[in-house]
Amino acid sequence: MNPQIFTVLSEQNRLDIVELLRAGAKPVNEITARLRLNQPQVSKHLRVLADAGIVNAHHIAQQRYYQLQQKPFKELELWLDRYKNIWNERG
Amino acid sequence: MNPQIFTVLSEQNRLDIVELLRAGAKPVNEITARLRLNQPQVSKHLRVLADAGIVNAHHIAQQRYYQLQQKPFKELELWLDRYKNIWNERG
DNA sequence: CTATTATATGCCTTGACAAGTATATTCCTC
DNA sequence: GAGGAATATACTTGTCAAGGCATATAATAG
Repeated sequence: MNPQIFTVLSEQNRLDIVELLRAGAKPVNEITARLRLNQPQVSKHLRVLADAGIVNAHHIAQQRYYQLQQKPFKELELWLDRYKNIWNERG
Repeated sequence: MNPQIFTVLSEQNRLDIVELLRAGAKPVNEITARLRLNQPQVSKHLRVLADAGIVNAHHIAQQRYYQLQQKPFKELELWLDRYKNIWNERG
């Protein structure tokens, strides 16, 4: 797992964006409106999320639709799996 | 889920401590030695981890053994479960 | 190709937080 | 209960990242 995911999701607005994108791909202006953030900040957060591989984007007209990517979530799941049974084995 | 867990685990030394504690409860001086950190920093990180409910401690002689707690990991797992099937449903 | 919408980037300021160092506290042993 | 080992806290300092605002780039429509 890339530990970067914790850093990226530790920022509340980014976490909110991720939660919002669970419902499907959304353009920047919709994210901006829903979360009541300023547009540049949303773009910056999306940049961070994209750099971490958590989202990617595609164009529709002038809009950029951002969408969640599976990989980092799968990786986080694998990381978390390693913590599942350690309490059974030890006190 | 408490989003605080992302903040807490976003710090590399804290993540290292958590990984180390997978092997079982350990006293502060052992963590300090293994991770080559200064003792006050380890105590501070453990404080943050404890405040987030990720570890707790018990005494054995003068030592404090720190141990992982299940709850935050379970909660993270539940949070992550919500991301499992969204890619099947949507493109 | 120009205007317009949509999004991205640059720069600055500010706040949060981790490290370093010194010191305080806790707990045991004798 | 005094000394010492183990751990916690206080204080300072430096770094980094997020927000605000201005502006640049991208993309489309007409």
